[in-house]
Amino acid sequence: MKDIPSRYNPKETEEVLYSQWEKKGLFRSKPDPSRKPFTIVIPPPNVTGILHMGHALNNSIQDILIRWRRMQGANALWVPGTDHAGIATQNVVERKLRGEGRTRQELGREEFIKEVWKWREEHGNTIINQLKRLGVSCDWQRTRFTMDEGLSDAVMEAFERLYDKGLIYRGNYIINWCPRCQTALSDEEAPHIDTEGKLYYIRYPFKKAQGFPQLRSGQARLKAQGVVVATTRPETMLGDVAVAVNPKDRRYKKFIGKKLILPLVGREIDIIADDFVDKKFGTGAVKVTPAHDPNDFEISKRHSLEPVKVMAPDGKMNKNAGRFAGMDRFLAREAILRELKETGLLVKTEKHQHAVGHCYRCHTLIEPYLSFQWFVKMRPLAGPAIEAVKTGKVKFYPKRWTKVYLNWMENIRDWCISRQIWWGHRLPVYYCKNCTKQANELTVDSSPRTKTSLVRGRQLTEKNKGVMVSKVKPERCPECGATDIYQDEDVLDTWFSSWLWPFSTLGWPEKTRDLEYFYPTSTLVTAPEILFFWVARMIISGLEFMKEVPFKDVYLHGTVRDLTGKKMSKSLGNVIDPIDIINEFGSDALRYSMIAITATGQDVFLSREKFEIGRNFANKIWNASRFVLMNTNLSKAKPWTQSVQGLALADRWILSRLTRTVESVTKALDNYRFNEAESIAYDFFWHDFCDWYLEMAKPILADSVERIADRRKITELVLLYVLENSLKLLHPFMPFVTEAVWQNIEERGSIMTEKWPKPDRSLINKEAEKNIELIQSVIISIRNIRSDMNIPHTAMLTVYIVPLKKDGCGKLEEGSEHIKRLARAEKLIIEKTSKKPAQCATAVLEGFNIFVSLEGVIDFKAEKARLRKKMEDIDIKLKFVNKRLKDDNFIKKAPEKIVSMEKEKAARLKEQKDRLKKTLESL
RNA sequence: GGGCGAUUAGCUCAGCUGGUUAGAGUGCUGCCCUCACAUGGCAGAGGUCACUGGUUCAAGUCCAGUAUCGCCCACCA
Repeated sequence: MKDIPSRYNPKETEEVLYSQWEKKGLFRSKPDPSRKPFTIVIPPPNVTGILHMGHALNNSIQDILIRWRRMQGANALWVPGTDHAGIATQNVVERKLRGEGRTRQELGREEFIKEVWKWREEHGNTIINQLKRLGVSCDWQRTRFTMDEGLSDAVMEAFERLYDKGLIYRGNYIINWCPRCQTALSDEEAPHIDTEGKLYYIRYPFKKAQGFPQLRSGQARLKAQGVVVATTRPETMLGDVAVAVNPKDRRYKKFIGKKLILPLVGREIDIIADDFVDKKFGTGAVKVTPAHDPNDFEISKRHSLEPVKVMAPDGKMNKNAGRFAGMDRFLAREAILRELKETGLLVKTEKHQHAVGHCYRCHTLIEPYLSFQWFVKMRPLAGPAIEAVKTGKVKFYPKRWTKVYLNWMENIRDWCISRQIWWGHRLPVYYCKNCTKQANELTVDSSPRTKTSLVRGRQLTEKNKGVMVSKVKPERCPECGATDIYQDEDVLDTWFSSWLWPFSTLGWPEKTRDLEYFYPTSTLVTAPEILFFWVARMIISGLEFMKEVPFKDVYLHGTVRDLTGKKMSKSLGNVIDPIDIINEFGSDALRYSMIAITATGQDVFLSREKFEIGRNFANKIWNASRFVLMNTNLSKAKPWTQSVQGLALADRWILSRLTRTVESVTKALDNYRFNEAESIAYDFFWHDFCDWYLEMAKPILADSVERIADRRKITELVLLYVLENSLKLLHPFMPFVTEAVWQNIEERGSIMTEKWPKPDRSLINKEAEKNIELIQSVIISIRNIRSDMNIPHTAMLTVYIVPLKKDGCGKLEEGSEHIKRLARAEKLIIEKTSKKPAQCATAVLEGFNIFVSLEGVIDFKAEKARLRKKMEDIDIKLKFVNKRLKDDNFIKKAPEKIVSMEKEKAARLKEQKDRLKKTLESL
């Protein structure tokens, strides 16, 4: 044991221990009816991703839970895996190809997909390996990937079932279109970002033939010349099909039904009336562009107007844009504005703040775009998911997320699930070439889409001739028998596979033993960013496909930010790489620090220095353990049991404190209060165990005299007992250092499989706690004097302690050795009869006077100043208490317990004050 | 426009159901390399708990409002 280094070296230990754990199969778990399961599924990270601090926090928390429950005897299973991250991965591989001078179009779909798989073979394990460095105890043999065979089958199954129930439909709607990724996106994938834009006022002239007043000069002429509309996206005007005004708007009433000429295009459009139009915004007249704006699309349906698309999928203007065709949307905007200006039709330009959608993968400005896509009808699915949370079958921690969840669920909108990319699950939809000539003519279902009813259409079954939904390619069309069948080109939204994760990873749709035993999972730990994307949808799918919630608790931790409050992201360059931190400080340090600074659900503000907290603590654990191991004779050390007799005061105290610590750490974990659990364990270990108990134990361990052989043995047993239990408490938080120490204690198994300490209430000893507290305060006040009076540390003191009560001596007797040693007192005289020595400093404690002899060195001035200050402190408190006690209301209304407590306090303070006063006078 | 969170020591933050003297880490000051640990030990200074009002015997804690910062949601072009 002597060769244990005085520095904990995480680098040398972590990797070795981790592979040890893995080799022994300690992370593995399989159904076992005799034990209760505790199951967590990992929020699958993006397969192209690398570990960032959010992952580090997320996985630290999950690992704490899993290790803790495992120690508690649960059959703990943690299922890891990654998702295929369709768009992100495709983008990455495309970028790589571009570097090689190739494009995916050149390769073709099949070859491209091969490239992606190749890429995933090479890089897909990066994040998994990084997670391992964190020390997480996942059952790696169960690692899943959303594109695996089993999970793909689950996706197909889910699609089929929903389609058969009429919950999946397709139709022509305005969706979020990313012109860069060239795919549709769900609403969640197109977050609105406040943007400084411009509002352009454009005049649409009347059609002259209508016989409006003859043109006159000046303003009047202009006014008569047409209607001014306001728009933020002038390029879309080429696709205008009408101008809408509010039917109640007096300014425009007379124009309703009249015709305008669409500038630059020359097309005739109507002025129509629609309630949607806000009289107060802009000019009160709206250009209607059904193919490029969701509201306009709704208006157009109400007025049976044909949409005109003016943009191609790549964001360039199409042939409907006439001479602007081929121009990029933003260049077209400029060109159009230029022409409008030249013709005098651009009335004015205003600055305008508005929120516009951006692609969550590439941040490109989203184009609302009319497109034929597949949707999941969410409203019927949302009902049970709302119910499950309202009835508490699923609980959120912290609670406030419940409201956010319900609010979203209650206003849920249909989910666009088709993506025009190649990497992902191809839709299990097949078409009969023969029959779909009709299918292509499917008309838009015109169910109303208002603020309260956002269902985007009804079943189109009766119109879906020649459309076959099937896991495998049908041989012939059931309608016409033709064999010319082709599959839909689109793939599904990645979240359409992720939302099945809690059960697809356990074998669904097969009825596996795993599924039966481990589902529903216990706790989901995740970041609020994906509450809607993932959490909410998992609840929906769990209830739909399993008829049971996917998890009982959802713990939402904060977002990791840098010190300025910004989200950590690569593009901002404010990233702290967890792997760097692990290399520099160790995994335990990373984990401990992350949790320490993360209050329940609060965002985390990170800086490098914060990891020193964990590093220092790991080192403290290491060294305290080192001390214990160097000073205990292991071969004789049997585990401490209650039967051990002759415990000294300090022993009784530390065992009592340990018991309380076990209780409160467990309770904190039960309530997902991780930082609290950690700090309780930290305080106990560092401040009770190291600062006091170890110090009290030192003389016993150092003294080899025969007479204390028994004491020594007992001390060793207690030391080991407390150390072992502390290590167990700390293990979920700092798995490596605790394991490293554990294995140094003796030839033994892993701490991972040890039992979580159970609090033994019979060890709680209030008397010992009180007594040690008293001894601590005696020691502290002597140290205080030493420091205040500038007494060198090497000087040994003579201390008189004078109890004011009869039994006072007894209280201190057991602790006198501690006082001597920890206050560095050579002579300690505890006598009721002692008189105050001539030259001394005084401390006043509850029930005791303490005199520190300073023969020859007493500085009366300093001593007086010191005592005065103490007295002032007491005086302030006393005044406050007395004021309270004089308050009739307080005496009458406050609980008796509180009142008597206050009274005692007042008496105590008064007594101390008097004693101080006397001492001061005597100086 | 709606919702949520934050505001406590120089800095970063805890403080759950109101009740002894409001805590920690870090930084600062002084003293110590004392035989586990200087990634350490001992002692100390530092707070009108954002502001205003209210409820209460009692408010950092509960309620209302104000201010500042931040986040999320939302089809006003």
